[in-house]
Amino acid sequence: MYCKVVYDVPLDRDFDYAVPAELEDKIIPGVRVTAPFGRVLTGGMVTAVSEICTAPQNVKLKEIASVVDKRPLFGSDLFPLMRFMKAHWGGPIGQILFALVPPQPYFKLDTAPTSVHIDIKTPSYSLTPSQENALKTVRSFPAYEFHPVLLNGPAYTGKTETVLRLAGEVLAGYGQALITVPDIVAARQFIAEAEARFGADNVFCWHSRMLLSKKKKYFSAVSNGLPCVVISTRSGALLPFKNLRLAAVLDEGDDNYKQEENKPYYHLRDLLFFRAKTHGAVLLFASATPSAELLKMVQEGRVLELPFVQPVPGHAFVPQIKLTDKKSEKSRFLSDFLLEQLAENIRRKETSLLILNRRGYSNAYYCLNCGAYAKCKKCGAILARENTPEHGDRLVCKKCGHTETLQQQCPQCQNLIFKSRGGGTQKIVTELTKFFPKAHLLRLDSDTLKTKSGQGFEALSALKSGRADIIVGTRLASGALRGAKVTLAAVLDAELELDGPDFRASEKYGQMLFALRGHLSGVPDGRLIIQAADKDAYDYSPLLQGDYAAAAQTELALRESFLYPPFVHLIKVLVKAKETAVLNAETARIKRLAAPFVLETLGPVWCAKKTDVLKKQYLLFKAAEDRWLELLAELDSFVPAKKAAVKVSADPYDFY
DNA sequence: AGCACGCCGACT
DNA sequence: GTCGGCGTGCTC
Repeated sequence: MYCKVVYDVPLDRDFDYAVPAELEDKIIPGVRVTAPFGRVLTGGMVTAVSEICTAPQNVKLKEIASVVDKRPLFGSDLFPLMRFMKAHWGGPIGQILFALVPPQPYFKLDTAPTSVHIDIKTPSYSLTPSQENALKTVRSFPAYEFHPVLLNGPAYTGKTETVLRLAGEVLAGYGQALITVPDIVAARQFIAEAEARFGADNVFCWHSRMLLSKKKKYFSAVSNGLPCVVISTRSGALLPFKNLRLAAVLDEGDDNYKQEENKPYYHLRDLLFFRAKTHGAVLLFASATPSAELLKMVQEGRVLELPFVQPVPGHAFVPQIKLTDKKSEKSRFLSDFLLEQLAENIRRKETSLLILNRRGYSNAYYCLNCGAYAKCKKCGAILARENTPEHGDRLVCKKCGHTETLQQQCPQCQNLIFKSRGGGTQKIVTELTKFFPKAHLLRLDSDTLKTKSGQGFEALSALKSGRADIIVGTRLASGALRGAKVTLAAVLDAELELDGPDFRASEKYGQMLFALRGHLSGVPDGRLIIQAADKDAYDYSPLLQGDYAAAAQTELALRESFLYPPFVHLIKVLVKAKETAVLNAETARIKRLAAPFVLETLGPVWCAKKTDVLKKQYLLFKAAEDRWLELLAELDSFVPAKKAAVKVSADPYDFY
């Protein structure tokens, strides 16, 4: 008897082994084994079993050393899921498989499921017609049928409560429910709510920074088909569900749902479509700001939209929204209007949230007289000041690579004196301290959240308790607003991001503004101040009317006319090499390879400084629905020349 | 990814 | 004389 084994290494292939007679009945596809591989004994997984040997004649077969599992850890959907992920996002099969199954051989399953006590505490308050309608609709679906649904409506319309009730019904029927949130911060906040309702024993919290002991426990329980509600980040979608009845995605439009940093790459939305379909489960998306991709599916009738219109009692306020610029007598960073409002909020002992865009601020070069930023004469993007030994002090356009000298004339006021502006939140905090020396200021960004003792966590709890005067944060703060007591939110120059290379920038900017608007509608006298250097960079009228559908419609129309997703598929190829000649040759070779499949090729675009040791450039391919999987397969199996490396990302969210 | 083999620089 | 740098090649 022979079998094929895959390892947790970036090799996109399996290896043939002979099976010793005493192990023959234990070798099943999906079971982990140990076997000699190269010069070591390693853990791998059996992917196929056969009576005849299919290995090439010139290799001498080795034998399987031992079998780790009595039965496969994952269900029968393991290999179809692996093939789906391979087809849609590429990558070596070993890395995909071992993202679904723990590679540690000592990771064993609990055999007997422990007894379950299910006691669900549902809040007794009355539901809105939207909530009643959604519950009625989902309950009417026959069991084991796949139904994708979008719960679409602003904050405080009771979408999450609806999801929780439906999850409760799944749990009461001894099924498994998955609820995903965009990040670990949201997961930790949401878990308490879920545990109070479903009982701590029935709620599993799953994310990348879990303790291994917890991971083992939850993985085993899910694999054994225990009834549960899993609260997780995107990685929870890879769990070995046995009886998945409901998968729900909270804040669907959030771009954290794309995994692009380490392999395997995937997007939660597309992955859950596949998983819910194979399990015959209900797939719920809940969002105030759904993505263009999902809204297109709604328009095509592939996803049922259930609108959430009535606010839950006590949260029907209409926030004031005001656009200002930063021309100020007192401060270069903050407008007079914003300063007044902040002072007013401190007087009222209410919490204000300032959100700024770090990228837009870092190294920008601005007019000392009116505050306008120096812009690229070729493409209009904000120029960044860069001081290198080779080229000295100069301005560089990060979008098109054009460079200019420091001698600039202000396009607005013709002033000739400029100043460069340093990095984000810290600078603003310093500036605020000048104006409000006695105020309690907190920073909330990825830096301050890195350590447990950092002030980011204090800021997070202050959002809820209102025990801070001003919280200065990056965009991630706008995602932590559930239940926040903030009455004033201000966005500083975030529209500068719209000049970047990311075609989703306007969608993201809109989603952030609508999220702030939505959360301010939960408090009386909520105010949203948008301090924009360029008021024409974005159409604010849908925001003023609170009409996300209108903003999304504009976005979709733009995507269609400029041929961007969801109207085409994008594949980004990053090419790296030390020598420019090698780099250019490889880039050209890939471009030629892709040509038959693509509608349009963008680039090559330099994405590192040309003076860096490692040269990098990327190509962006646009392919139609019927050809893109072929193109991805082609690029996925592409073998780069010596001294060159490529990184292929299908459906990219990152453009640097 | 690991791991080993292999061929050139500053040191006990 | 050799320790060790990391480029290249292989894993049934």
